[in-house]
Amino acid sequence: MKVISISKVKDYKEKDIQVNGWVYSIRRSGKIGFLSIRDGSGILQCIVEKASVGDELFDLFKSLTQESSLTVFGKIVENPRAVGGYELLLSQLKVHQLTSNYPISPKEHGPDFLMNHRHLWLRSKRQHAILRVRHEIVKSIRNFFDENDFTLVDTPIFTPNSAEGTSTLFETDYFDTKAYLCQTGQLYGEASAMAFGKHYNFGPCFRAEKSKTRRHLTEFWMVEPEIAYCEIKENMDWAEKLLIYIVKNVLSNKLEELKTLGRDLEKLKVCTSSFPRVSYSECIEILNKSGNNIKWGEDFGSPEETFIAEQYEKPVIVYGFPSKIKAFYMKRDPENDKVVLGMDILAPEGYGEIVGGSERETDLNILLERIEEEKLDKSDYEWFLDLRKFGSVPHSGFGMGLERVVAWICGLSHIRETIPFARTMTRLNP
RNA sequence: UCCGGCAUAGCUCAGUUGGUUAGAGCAGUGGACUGUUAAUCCACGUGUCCCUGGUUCGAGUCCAGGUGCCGGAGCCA
Repeated sequence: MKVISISKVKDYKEKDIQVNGWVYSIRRSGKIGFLSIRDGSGILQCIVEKASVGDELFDLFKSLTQESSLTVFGKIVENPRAVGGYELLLSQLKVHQLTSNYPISPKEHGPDFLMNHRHLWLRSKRQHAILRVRHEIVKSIRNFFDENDFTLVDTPIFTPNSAEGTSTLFETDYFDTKAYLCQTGQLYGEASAMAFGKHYNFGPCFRAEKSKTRRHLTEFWMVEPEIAYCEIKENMDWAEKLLIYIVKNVLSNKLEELKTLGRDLEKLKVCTSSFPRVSYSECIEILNKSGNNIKWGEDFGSPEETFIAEQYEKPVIVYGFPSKIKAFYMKRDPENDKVVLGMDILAPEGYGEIVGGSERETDLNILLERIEEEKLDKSDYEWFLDLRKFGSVPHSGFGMGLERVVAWICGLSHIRETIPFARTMTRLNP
């Protein structure tokens, strides 16, 4: 008998097939039983009629428990009463393992309990849907860059120093010296952009900051394109195009999952055309007009950032930040050296900063000055400064935090559900 | 690091002004039911009330310290 996956059930109407999976739920009403099984591709309701399967098989069915592994055999039929419109009339059943005391019941549980059972929680419908959306987003990112002639060049995870000299890094023993887990691949991305023109890297980043909020992980995934001969405006265009591409793909390929998550689709649909762009100075005006007290030159706090994002129903691109509050490698605006050619994209609905990028400083002497100002060790940056000696060109790039994008698109209240096994300040297990 | 909150059954929680025998729902087990969707109905069980110390005739409840967790600030994707 042919083994099929549940997602393909509608192609096997009136055919006898076999499905391998796990018990999702069991309901019984006298001499008819309803056995829902999942196989990772979907959920299928199987009908077990005592009159047609006999006492022995019906008793076997009655002994089944949640998450027991099994193979079911039977005929696929159309039935509007079944979720999904199809069900299986069970004729035979093979149990691989009878599970007992599965800890996650279909009722509510607290977040700590669920995170302690993350290895099992992944089987639940909602978590399954989130990770399928994550998959679609990752696939979209790779396709987007591939279709636009970017080259994937992987950047190292062990690094000898801090790239920006700001974030707290995880330190690890590296033979007779220290190494740090990367917090960004950007500086290496710049080297790659000078070799490949259009570069991107996509992998895990690590930040040892003691942030305990719904927006922070200590290990998260970031995609970072870096483009030679690209100025800040084009950089914004790329970020905008990427986000629109992602939203469109998720809307067309993961609609069922978004429905499972109860996502308001209208809020995503408006995000499929160009985003508003507003300067830092304009933001300061908007903030002060509405009662927030913030002086030009100060960095936005979380409440200010949220306020700005709330003014728009789409992601908003904020640009032109004061140079003092931004990293050493960002290029000064040639028309106003108090600001840098940097930009952030704030997601709507309070999801915070999802993209941060800039045009990069190309002038060797300005970079040397900035490295000194930030009290960074120049010797760590010799190779990076070489890029400004041998064919320096205008170039730009940005980093996009995968998990924050997943949280926003899925409409989740917490980032810990956006990654299979979250790492936070207080969680290293499972 | 700072601020705030929480900790009681396998899970989610209630527990009055400090009062004698600590509860409910769910899950689990057995039974009834041929169309259930977190089914319904009947019956059955479970406690280091986070830990240590204190106040008190008496502490799940009040006080102090500790531990764990939660999310907010800062910082950031």
